[in-house]
Amino acid sequence: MKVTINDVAKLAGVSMKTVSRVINKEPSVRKKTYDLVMEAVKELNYQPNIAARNLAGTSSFAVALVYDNPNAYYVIDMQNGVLSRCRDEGFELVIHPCSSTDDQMQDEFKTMIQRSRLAGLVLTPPLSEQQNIIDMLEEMNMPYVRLLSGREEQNEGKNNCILVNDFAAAYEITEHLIKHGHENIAFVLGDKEHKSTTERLAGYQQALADNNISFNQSLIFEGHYSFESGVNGAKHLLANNNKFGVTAILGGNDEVAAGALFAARLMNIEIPAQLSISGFEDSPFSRQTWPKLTTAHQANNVISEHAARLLFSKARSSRKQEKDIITNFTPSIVVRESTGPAPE
Amino acid sequence: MKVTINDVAKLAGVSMKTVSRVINKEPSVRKKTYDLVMEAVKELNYQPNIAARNLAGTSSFAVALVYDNPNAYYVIDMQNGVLSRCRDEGFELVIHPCSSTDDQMQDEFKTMIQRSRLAGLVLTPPLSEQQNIIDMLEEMNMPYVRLLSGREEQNEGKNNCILVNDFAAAYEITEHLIKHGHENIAFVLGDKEHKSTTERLAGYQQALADNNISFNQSLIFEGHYSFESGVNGAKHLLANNNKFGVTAILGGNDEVAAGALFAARLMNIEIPAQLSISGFEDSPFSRQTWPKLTTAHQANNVISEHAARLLFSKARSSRKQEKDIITNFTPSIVVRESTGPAPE
DNA sequence: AGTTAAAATGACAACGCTGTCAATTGGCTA
DNA sequence: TAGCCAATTGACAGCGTTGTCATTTTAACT
Repeated sequence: MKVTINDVAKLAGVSMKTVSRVINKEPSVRKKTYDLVMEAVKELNYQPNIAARNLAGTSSFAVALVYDNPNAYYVIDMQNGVLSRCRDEGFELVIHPCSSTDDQMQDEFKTMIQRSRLAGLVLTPPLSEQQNIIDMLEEMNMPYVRLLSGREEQNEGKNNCILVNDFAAAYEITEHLIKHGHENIAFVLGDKEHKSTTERLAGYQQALADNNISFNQSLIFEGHYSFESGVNGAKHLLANNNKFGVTAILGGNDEVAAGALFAARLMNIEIPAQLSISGFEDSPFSRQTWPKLTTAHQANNVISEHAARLLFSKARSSRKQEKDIITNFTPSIVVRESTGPAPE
Repeated sequence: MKVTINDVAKLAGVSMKTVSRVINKEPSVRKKTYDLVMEAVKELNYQPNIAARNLAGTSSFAVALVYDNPNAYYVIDMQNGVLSRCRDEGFELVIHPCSSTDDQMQDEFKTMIQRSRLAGLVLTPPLSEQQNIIDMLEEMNMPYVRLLSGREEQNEGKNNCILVNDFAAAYEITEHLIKHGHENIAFVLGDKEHKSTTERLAGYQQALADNNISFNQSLIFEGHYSFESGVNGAKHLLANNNKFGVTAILGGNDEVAAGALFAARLMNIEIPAQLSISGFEDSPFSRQTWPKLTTAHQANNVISEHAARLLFSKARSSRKQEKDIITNFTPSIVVRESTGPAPE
C-alpha cells in the first residue's frame, strides 16, 4: 500500500538519492537513468510523501492564499484558480482568512507563515494594500504576489503586483453613460480605504473631464462595499425629489449597485427609463437583479491562475527577489439592461 | 527563530517525550509537569511542526473539505466554519473542489486521500449523497462526516450524518403561506437528484395535506438550483395569464426565488400584493433582492463548525467506527417582504 | 519501614525524504 | 593509453516529531 522512495530505488537498481533527483526534476541525471526510475515510479504508483519532503527539504511545498474580503464569489474564484495551479505543480494550498485589520492580526499572520513553512503567498485586496504586511514579508524574505487595483504607470516602483485597472473600467463605464446623454452621474463609492475605490473614482473623474462635464462633489456618496450602503447612497443622492437631477448612478461594485436598484424601487423609479445604474466586477450577482446590471467584467479565474503561476516562478527562482514583476488586467464593460439613454 | 520541542524540553527541564505528551494532551502527566511545560511553551512561543508530526506519528493532522457546489456563499460558510475549528485543534485543512461527477473523479479523489494522508473528511451536498463515495471511504476505513438534507427518523441506519431538516423548513414556509390564505401554491424545484429537493417537496406536500389542500402536479416545475431556472419556472407557472391562479411560489432556494422575482417583474406582477415568493437557505443573496425574500434560515456557520468538531472526535477515537452519529438542524423561517396575504 | 503495583517519565529508534559531500564514471585530450 | 576534468551517482546524517519500551517515581498497602 505504502510505497517509499526506497522501494523505487531497489526496483530501479539505483540509490534513493537518484530517485529523489528524478522526482524533483534536478539536472544532471542521465536520460537512461531517468527513464529507468520513471518506469519504476509508474510500476509502483509511487507518490512522494509531502510531510517528509517538507521536513527534510529546505524548500516548502505549500503556498497560502490570504483573504479579508466579504465577497464570497470573489474569494471562491481566487481560491479555485490558485488551487488548480497548485495541483498541477504538486503544491499544497493553505487557506488563511483574516477577519481583523488590527495589530493582533499581524502577529497571527506571522505565526501562520512560520508554522506552515510556506513557499510563498498570494495576497488579495484589501490586504494586499497594507504596507506593514508587505514590509513584514520583505523582511522575512518571503515570496509573495499581490493583487491590486491600479494602473501600470503608477506602480513602477512596486514589485510582484498583478494590477486590475479599475481606473480604465470606471472611465469606460462613465463614458458609456455620457454617450447616452447622461450628465449628472452620481457615484456611490466603496470603502475609501480600498484602492479600488480611489481608482474607480479617478477614472470617473477623468471621463467627466475629458467630456467637459464639471465634477460635482454633491454627486459623490462615500459609502462601503455593501448592499446596505448602496441603498443608503441612492436614497441620499435621490433625496428631495431628486434635487440634483441625477440620471445615472455608478455603484462602487455590483452589490452596491444592487442596493441602489433596491432603493430606486422603493422610490418607484423606473430602471433604466428614469435612472441608469451600473456596477463593477461582474459578479454572478449582477446577473441576478432586475433588471440585470451593466458592469465591468473582471476575469478573476484568469487573474488568480496567473497569480499562482507567478508565485511559483518566484518561489523557485531561489532567493533573488526579481523586482518589477507587474501584470496588467483591464476589465471590460458589459452592457446589460440597467443602463440606457438619459431621460429628457 | 525556529523553536523545536527540544528547546522547550530543555527550558522546562524535562524530556522531549514529556513535552510531546503535554502538547498532545495525553493522560498520565502530572499537573505540575504539565504547567511547567506549558509555561515553557508560552515563553518560547513554541509551535509544533506539522510536517514532523505527520511523518512521525501514525495519526494525521489534516482534514479535507470536499465540495461540488456552485453556491459560493455556502462553500465559504462551510469552509470558514471548518477552518476555524481546524485552527483551534491544530489541524490543517485541505480544500478539494470536485467539478465532475464521473468515474475519473473517484480515482482523483482516491489519489488525493492517499496522498494527503488525511485524518478524515467533510462531505457537503450533493457529493455527500453519492453512495459510491461513501462506500469507498468505508472500505478505506477513512473517517468522514457528511452534511445531508433529511429527517432524523428516516436516516437511522446511516452514520456520521449531519442532517438539515429541509422537510420541516418547507413545511413551515408552506404553512405560513396557507395561513395567509394561499391555496394555489406553486413550487419551482431544484435539481431533482439533490436530496434537498425531494425533502422540500415532501414538506410542502405534507403541509398541504395537513391543511386539506389537494396536491396539484401542474403547480410543480422541475428545475435546477439556479437563477435562470427560477426565471423559467415562474414564467411557465404564470403563463397564459396565470391560468392556474397561482398566488404564491416557493423557490427551490434563494437563487431560484430571485429568478422567480425577476420573472414576475418582467410580467408586471406586484410582489407581494399579487404574488408571494419565498426561498430557502437565507443566503446573503435573499436580503439583496427587491423586495427582500422570505426564506428559511440555515445556520451554516454553526453547522460547519459542528461538522468539524464531530470529525475530530471521530478521527481521534481510534479505529472503531462509532455508528449512528446523527445531528439534526432545523432551519427556521424568516419572514420578509416577499410574502403576504393572498390577493382576493 | 518494607513491599508492590501503578503512574509518570525518559532514552532512543524510526518516519520518508533531502542536503552535503565523497566516490565513481565517462568522455576527452595529449 | 594514461591523465584529467566534469558529469553522474551514492553514502550517510539529519529534519522535528512520535511510538515503544525501559526506568524511575509515587502512592498504597502490609
